[in-house]
Amino acid sequence: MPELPEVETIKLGLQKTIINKVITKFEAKDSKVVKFQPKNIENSKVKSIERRAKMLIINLNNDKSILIHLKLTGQLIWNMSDNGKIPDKFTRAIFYFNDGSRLFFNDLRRFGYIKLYSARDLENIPELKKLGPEPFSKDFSIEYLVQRAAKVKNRKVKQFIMDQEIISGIGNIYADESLFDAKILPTRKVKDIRLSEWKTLRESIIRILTLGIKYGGSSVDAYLDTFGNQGKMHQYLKVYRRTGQPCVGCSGKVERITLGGRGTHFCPKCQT
DNA sequence: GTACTTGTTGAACG
DNA sequence: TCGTTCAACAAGTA
Repeated sequence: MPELPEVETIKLGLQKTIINKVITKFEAKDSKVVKFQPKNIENSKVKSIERRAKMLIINLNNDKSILIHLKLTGQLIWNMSDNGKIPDKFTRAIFYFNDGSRLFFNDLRRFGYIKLYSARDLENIPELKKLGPEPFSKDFSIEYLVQRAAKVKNRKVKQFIMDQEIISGIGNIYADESLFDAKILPTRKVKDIRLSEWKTLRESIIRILTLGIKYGGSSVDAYLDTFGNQGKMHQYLKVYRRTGQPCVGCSGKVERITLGGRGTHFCPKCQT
């Protein structure tokens, strides 16, 4: 599942591969996934690539910006030469560049999308307008967390940190891992989290996301990076999808519950 | 054949 | 109006 570390890894890959290249042709194979007319980006040059929450923004030199959300199973894979595997039946769109390289948008479940906006409208579009601060920004402070938590006292802490309007970029994997790292049970209500625990949780979120970026993301499902390679972070996950296996921190076993309709993994001995 | 997987949105409820 | 819960979307894997 592409969360912040996976999307950040893809961003870094795109910065190495498609900056300053001209999109000579754009092929939209699925109108559910591509929400604009291909001719609106053809013959424009890629100026810069950004990440916001779990979304990628490709800024073009015609004052337009491409917004890409990979949702559950989206991939963005760049290939200078055809490796014979891609495109396949899950390829929903193809960018063709002036040097002969191509960027494939693959999405098995078709939840992802590619949209086009005017660069100057970007701050006010629905996808970005309500997002909470990035975990690596100074706005992601203890004071901010406490202040937001005060407004949703009875919410469970896992649902709180996964809320994109509160913090940008945390999904199911990194929520479970951050809470394990902070030794906090995912079911705790935010009104019962002490100040010292907020401090720990904030540090754990930053540490786990940093680790995720360092290892190039978690390939627990369909995730691949810009070059078609798996990440390595799933080798270091301590609770996510490790139900019934021994806890790495104690003699207990990892348990699984459903919280907010999502699989939630934790160690009942290490986390309190 | 059935259960399970998840990011986001919007409906429904109190 | 607000907070919260839940279904829906999709299609593969176990």
